[in-house]
Amino acid sequence: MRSRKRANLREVALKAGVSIATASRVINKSGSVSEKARVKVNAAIEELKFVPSAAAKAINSGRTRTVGALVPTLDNAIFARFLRSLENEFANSGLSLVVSSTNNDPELELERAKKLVQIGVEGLLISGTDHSQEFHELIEKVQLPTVATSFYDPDYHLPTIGYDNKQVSQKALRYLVGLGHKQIGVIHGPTANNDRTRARLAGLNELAEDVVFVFAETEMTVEGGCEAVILFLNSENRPSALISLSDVQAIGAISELKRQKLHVPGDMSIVSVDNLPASQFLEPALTTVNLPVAEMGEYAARAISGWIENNERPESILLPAEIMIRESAVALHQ
Amino acid sequence: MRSRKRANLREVALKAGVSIATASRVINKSGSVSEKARVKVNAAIEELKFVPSAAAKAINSGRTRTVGALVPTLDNAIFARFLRSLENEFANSGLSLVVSSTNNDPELELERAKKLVQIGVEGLLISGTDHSQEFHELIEKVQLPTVATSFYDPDYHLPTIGYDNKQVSQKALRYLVGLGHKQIGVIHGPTANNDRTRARLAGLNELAEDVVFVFAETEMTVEGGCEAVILFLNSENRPSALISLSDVQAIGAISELKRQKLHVPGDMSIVSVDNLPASQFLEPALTTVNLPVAEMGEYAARAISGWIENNERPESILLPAEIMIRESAVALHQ
DNA sequence: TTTATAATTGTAACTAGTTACAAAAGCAAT
DNA sequence: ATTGCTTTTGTAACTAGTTACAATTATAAA
Repeated sequence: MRSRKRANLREVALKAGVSIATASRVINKSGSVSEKARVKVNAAIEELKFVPSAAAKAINSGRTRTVGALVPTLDNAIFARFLRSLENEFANSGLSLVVSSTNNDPELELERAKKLVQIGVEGLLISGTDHSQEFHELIEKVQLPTVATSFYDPDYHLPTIGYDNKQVSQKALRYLVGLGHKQIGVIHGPTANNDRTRARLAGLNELAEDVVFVFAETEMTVEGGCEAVILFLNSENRPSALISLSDVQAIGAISELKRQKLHVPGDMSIVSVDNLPASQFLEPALTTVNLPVAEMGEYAARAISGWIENNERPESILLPAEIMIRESAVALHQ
Repeated sequence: MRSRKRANLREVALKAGVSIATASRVINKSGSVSEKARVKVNAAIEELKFVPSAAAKAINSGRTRTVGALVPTLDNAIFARFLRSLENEFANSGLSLVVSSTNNDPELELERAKKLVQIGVEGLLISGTDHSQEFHELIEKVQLPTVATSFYDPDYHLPTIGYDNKQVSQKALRYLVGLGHKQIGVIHGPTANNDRTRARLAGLNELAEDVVFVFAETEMTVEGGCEAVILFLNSENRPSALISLSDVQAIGAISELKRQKLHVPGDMSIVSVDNLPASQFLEPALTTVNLPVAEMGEYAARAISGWIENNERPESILLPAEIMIRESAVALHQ
């Protein structure tokens, strides 16, 4: 029942008194067109507020100039920063960004991916390694340039742009061990369908040596961080320091520790992973391993546009993740 | 040079040994198709990993099932929350979301809007009232269902879904006045091309009565908040309390005040506007007017999908913005 | 077996553009 | 005025689907 108002090329050509081929040539500045015709067509375009249909363009050229990004969630500021970089960089290349969130659910991811393929995205950005078999088959079959982010693995079957998640958590651990901590509580989000969390946990276990871990898997929310602290305080081997695998959980943990009248870092040190914009302004300022998500967005966007434009498959890129030493962790006082 | 690999309907029909009309009927579950044909076609679809082209669909139906969102920036967590709601709600209606950021630049906004019209978005979400003349003409001419967010004005020429920006800042002001403050520093972002900021400032001036304001316009960043505090501390009539029109600037302000060895709220109260997820975990917990952006996203998405599906123009919606009283503002001690 | 009716299927036109190819027009030199 | 060349223009086929309409086939009743 919607009134179709958008003008099409035929109407433009009619109004300008030329053929649609000539009108098309004016719009695309292709082929030679006389000055008279050009002027008439441009006037008609202006008058009709004609905007060429990307769908019709796409159907001829097979090109949509659109890229899809599948992110686990938009809820975390860390992904917002990533998207911002992406969008910025893609806009510079004349590409549009379609965003879909997957909630770390491979089935939902597959569904959203199909939608993106329907739209005709020319490239795809995904997070991590946990995807359904059918998802892999789909991007394989449609030959969709796809870059996996948030981790680095040069042997992965797709180009990867990200950090080494094992090292990320190990940086946090080494710092705490260097401060003398041996009883460490680890707060992390769900491991199901989240390879990055699993990799970070694996990194910790590999480097365990003479530290004892207590693990708490909670939701990746502020409340999840609170819960984890309560678990630790009730556990028999109470840790002297915490590693949180996300800043949001760390924020919750600090807040719960304060509520329990424990001083951070005096009574409990905490080191985290993410480095959200607000983290350095917490009290105490959060010591956390910075995930270079803005750079990741930039590199990933460039990798995808290069792949699309020049058909050259990008190389994997390892981005450094540095620990930002601030105030939330101190040496263990015996 | 890219190898076209995506299968099309003709190939599916050929493989299944039916006509493309029959194949099309199977895919769309329209018209009657024999069980035999259905099975053959579905097998061919599976085998070829066929995904119908949205462009071809769009060209016939004029429908792309895509919506565009023009946001000032993706850098602020407040917009991330808004987008999350949008994406969620649109996904439920089978709509895809294309995101474009405008940097509060009307020319850039126009350019991005044209791109969105090309793509054939069926609806558009914009922020505020500051748009170029040509932008208005465009959405008028192409009859694009457009909802303006982040403010409420039932008399605006488009449906608006948002809060009353004057009241938002007045809530902050009333609270401080109630605490006895009369010298108030106001931190705000650029007013150029930002009607929401201007409305909030207008709200303050309208309610000025016997308070004296000192205004500081700085970038809408943490650093901007720091700068503003330095300005206030050097000004002759030093305020006893601050109103920050964004939480990010408030975070910077608090951090700078601490650096200057001033106690918040003891030496300086501060009330803000936004209520970012992290704000309640700052020290002191930030008293701030909550902007209901998640709800705004939900309502806006529903308004747009209703407009698209049923061609009924939505009503404007005023969302309440409540002040979250926490710890960053206290009564003025004489 | 014939007929009537319903169910299924295929052909071809249509959507909004691009582009190969042929035709027409413009222009200068003969 | 004719020829040869370049420039400009238009026709029609093509992209990947949908769908109206006609044709075919299946099924049941006579």
